[in-house]
Amino acid sequence: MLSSGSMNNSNLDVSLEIVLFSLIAEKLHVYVQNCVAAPYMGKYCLPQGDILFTEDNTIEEAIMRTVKALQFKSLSYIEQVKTIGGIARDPRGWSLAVVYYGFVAADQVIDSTNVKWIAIENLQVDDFAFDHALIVQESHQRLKSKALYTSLPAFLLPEEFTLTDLQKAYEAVLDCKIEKKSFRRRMLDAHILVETEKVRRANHRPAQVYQLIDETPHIFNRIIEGARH
Amino acid sequence: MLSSGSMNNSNLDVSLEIVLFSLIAEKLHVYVQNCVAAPYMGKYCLPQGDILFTEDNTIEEAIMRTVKALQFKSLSYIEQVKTIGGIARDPRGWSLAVVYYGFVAADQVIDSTNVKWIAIENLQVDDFAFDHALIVQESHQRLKSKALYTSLPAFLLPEEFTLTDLQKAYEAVLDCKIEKKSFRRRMLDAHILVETEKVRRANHRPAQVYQLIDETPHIFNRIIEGARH
DNA sequence: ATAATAGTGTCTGTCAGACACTATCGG
DNA sequence: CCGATAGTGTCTGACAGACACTATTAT
Repeated sequence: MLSSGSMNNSNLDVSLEIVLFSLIAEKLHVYVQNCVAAPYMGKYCLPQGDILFTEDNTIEEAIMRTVKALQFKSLSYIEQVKTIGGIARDPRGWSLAVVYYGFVAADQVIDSTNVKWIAIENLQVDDFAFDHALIVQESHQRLKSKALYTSLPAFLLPEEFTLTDLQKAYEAVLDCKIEKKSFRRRMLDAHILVETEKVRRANHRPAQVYQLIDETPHIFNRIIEGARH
Repeated sequence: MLSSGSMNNSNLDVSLEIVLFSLIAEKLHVYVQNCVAAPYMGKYCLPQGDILFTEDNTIEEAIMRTVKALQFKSLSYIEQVKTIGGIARDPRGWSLAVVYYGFVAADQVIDSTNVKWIAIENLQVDDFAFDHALIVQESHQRLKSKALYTSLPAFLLPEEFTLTDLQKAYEAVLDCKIEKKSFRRRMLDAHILVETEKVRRANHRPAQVYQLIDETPHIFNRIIEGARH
């Protein structure tokens, strides 16, 4: 910038780290790749991206391009978590990473043995390269915090879902049971859902199918209190 | 990082942008510098920093060093807001800025004509260089959001304060009146304050002086609802 | 009928808003 | 006494938790 010399020594490699969440079998999962080089060969690695100055006008564009390159078509939510930088996070020296998390549908990519969906509850810190376990944890923590007072977990679901689906999504994110009646009251009173004309049938009472009205999360006035205990 | 080549083209100048808030005369102010070079000469500029790879082990260390260099001794709070990057934000091309906001006491630095405290309510977008008006607005928005459900505005105050001081701090941040009784009940019921043995005297009933118990903001279960209207 | 899940009725507790009220100082 | 600010009493309303209850399907 103009007030400081542009030839300072702050030139360094900037990477984008992407934490992709998806619901699989009612559990929250994270997308990881296998590291293919020493010293972290065999460890899990988050998908990474770079900024291409000739292609990307903003960081967000670089993120979208990178997610698209991973062949995920449905990115229903994306958010910057934080930027981490330091001398200790990569053995080769100073590095800087801009971290985003996002939601995708997991069933769209059945790739090689080099990628994998890991259930959050099975996440082992030692399985990850660099500080990627920490990055996943911080992203998950941000997601949990927002789930307490927003409709964010609804964006993990397909377009059409039942209230039970939605409750299961919250429970997967927050890793705790939620009381059914107050949950349904909260969601219905907020006027963030529309009934569709569909019901989902099984060997029990059919469930009303809903869709989200808004494309961004709703903010509630109160948190889900039971989830803090 | 290892999974991608380290000689990609993501090398660029990374700057730190710092939004310093302070309460002056019960109004929220922002610290700005005068730009000294074209094309933004005469415009306001946020204090900036650079990462020194030989000195700073993390971004946070670079931020702390930069704030210290501005001669602020009391940094009572600091938080990363976001990282902005793009081709359009600086006329010279792609740039990337990691934005932090923090709280300082304004009375510690009486500098040259090159720095100034501007009241948030008088902030003119056109007075700022680059995208710095936007950066201030986003930081202020983050602060406002957090003020709705945390004790963050308390960190704008000196160590000892009255409940009226605290309410004024909230009102300065949120730019709206808060109902006295519910505000006091909220603060006292949260057990985040200790009474000191002092009272503040004037030509009216003396006010009890309090201190914060914790060094980090408290999170309330509900927001200040009146402030959303 | 039964199992299974969808969905409701209703009581209690917490806490925010409103606003009138009382308390205590200096002068 | 008065003016000023500190601080309280108390009602109402919104909404979360708890939990027992009813409803509707497939088999």
